[in-house]
Amino acid sequence: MSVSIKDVAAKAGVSLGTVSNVCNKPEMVAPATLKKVQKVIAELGFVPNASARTLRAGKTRVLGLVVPDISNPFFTDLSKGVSDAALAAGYVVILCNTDESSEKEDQYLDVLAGQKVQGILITPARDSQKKIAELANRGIGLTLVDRPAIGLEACSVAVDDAQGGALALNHLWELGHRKILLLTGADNIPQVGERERGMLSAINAVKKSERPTLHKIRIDQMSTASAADRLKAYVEEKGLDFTAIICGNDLVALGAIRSLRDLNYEVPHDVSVIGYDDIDFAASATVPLTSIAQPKYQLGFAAAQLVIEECESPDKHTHQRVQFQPKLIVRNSTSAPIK
Amino acid sequence: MSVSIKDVAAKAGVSLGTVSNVCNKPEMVAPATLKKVQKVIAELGFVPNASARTLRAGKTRVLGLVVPDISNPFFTDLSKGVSDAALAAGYVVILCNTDESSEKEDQYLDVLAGQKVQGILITPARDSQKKIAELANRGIGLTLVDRPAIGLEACSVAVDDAQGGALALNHLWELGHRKILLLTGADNIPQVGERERGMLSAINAVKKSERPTLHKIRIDQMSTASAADRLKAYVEEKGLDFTAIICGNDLVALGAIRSLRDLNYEVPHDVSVIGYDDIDFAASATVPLTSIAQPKYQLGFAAAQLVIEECESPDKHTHQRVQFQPKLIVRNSTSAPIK
DNA sequence: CTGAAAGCGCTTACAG
DNA sequence: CTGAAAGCGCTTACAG
Repeated sequence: MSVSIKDVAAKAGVSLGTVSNVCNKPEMVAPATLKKVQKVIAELGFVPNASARTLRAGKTRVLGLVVPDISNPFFTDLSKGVSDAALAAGYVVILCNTDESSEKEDQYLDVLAGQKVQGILITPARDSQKKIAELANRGIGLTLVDRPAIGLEACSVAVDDAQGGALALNHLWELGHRKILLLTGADNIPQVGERERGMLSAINAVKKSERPTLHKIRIDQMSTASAADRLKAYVEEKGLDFTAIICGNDLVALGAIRSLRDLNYEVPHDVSVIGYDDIDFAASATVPLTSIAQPKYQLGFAAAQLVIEECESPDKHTHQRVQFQPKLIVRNSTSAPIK
Repeated sequence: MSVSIKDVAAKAGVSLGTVSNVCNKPEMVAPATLKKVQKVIAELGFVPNASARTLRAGKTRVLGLVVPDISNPFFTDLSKGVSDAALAAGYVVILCNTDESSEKEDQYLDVLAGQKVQGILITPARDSQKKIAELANRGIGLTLVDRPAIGLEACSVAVDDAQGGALALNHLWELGHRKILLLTGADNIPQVGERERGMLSAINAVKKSERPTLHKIRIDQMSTASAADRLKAYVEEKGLDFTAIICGNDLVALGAIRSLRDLNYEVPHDVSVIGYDDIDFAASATVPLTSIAQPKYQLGFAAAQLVIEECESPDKHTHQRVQFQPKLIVRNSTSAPIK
């Protein structure tokens, strides 16, 4: 039914090996033979069977991309970078959306192992280091995305989160804010912890009398809805004991703005709000969002290039940590506090 | 390096065939043998090699998902539905982002053919019917997503676009709008054409003296940026010769609102704007967006189920067209026109 | 219920 | 430069 290398060989009057060489090592085939075989390949619409090739040569040219939430624009843009880099190198990527569940992550990791993917790009769920370590041992290339590769033999690609936290805090401080609320996820999420570390250093860098306070509230899900609910509950209980909010991401910031509006506060007049990620919509939001931009597409592109390099030449490859720098984008959601 | 069925057989003291049966037809293995072999499988961490299985059995359990733009939230949500349905059935999905380019689409289609995917879910680029037809002939399951399967032996899953167009038009008409602008993509995009057909029928359904006019302007890319540019240029040239805009999607609507604001017009006071897709951000936009909601996740889920059904039992399978109904979501971007 | 053997479609040394 | 042959790791009739 599907045309195989045998059909091509028969029609071209050459052996199987020669057809294979035409596909994979054309430089070692006589020009005339090459031309003849290529013509037959085109006529028959022959596409080599990847399974057979893999089985024999051990190369699938398939990558797995494991992300917690593909509808988060951060990961959407990242995945575009990954796909593009992959396609350019003749690779293909299997998308695995874990919904932050480490069971789903494990399930996917097994499937990927069975599919004999050559490399995996992963932003792991909270507590899943063991299964990942196994993978590295099975000879699957591994690159950690947006997470440090703690205790793991692997490449990692990330954005300098401490710097991002410092950027956010300094911006608010320079505007004159001294009572800042941090609305973000659990601090055992590495990025969250790192950013807080950056904020703390920034605070300690100013002289004591001018140091801002940083009060933290945690949300389980960094989504618009849970941020809105959580902040509303907080303000209804405690009142407005802050003049600015640093949010875990732009989705959270949108939720914060929504709940503040519900409570009849105005952004940035009553409260300044700063997001993180600078997603596409940040500029079109109710109040155009001040945010910390991360090079999402580049992050994905670089990560894919790293694993592919590891796949292609595992011996030459040495693990590396690539760190991109974040950038402050000032829009309308932040201003000086009212006196 | 990787553990194979041979290692399991040796350690368990049975033949290869028996190990295979334990994995695939456990009911035909004696309970004692079954238990013994399963124990060894667990100990060794054996995962069957998908390539070998495929090569022999012809089943990859891999699906290809080909979309024009994964960063469009419509396709993001859709892809989530696809992944979830796939995972539930033990399938995995390769993500192919074509950026609306039919070359990239062809390239991906070849790769997918080589990977011997069992099914393809595709929202084709404008002009690429032939390569797709080839696929169906190669025995690859095919489901058209959000496009009718014109002249193709295939399933399709779509939303009733004519109804969506009618919904939008009727909403504006009922508010009293009589001069409506349509800001959308080329009308050779099937959905665009269908929605226009729906609007036209809706117009013709009202009595002549009360019929609204519908003026159309086209944009190449249905993105926020190009919508903003195009509308701004139009209004600067012609002025505000309409009281409401129906947009090709929510991204376009956000762009329209942005450019109207730049020109110092207010939404909905001066102009009503209605979007399409009801993306997550619609509710958090500058002006919370009135939009036509499509069941995106369900669309993807249903599409995946269809191809999987086709893959599993090609004989029993009969092609079908599933059509979901859109829904009008009224928010703040539409109101009665000023007199 | 279990084992031995063929074969899926390629690639890769190895002769020639 | 080209061909013949082995073998990648499984599944699947077929004996027994």
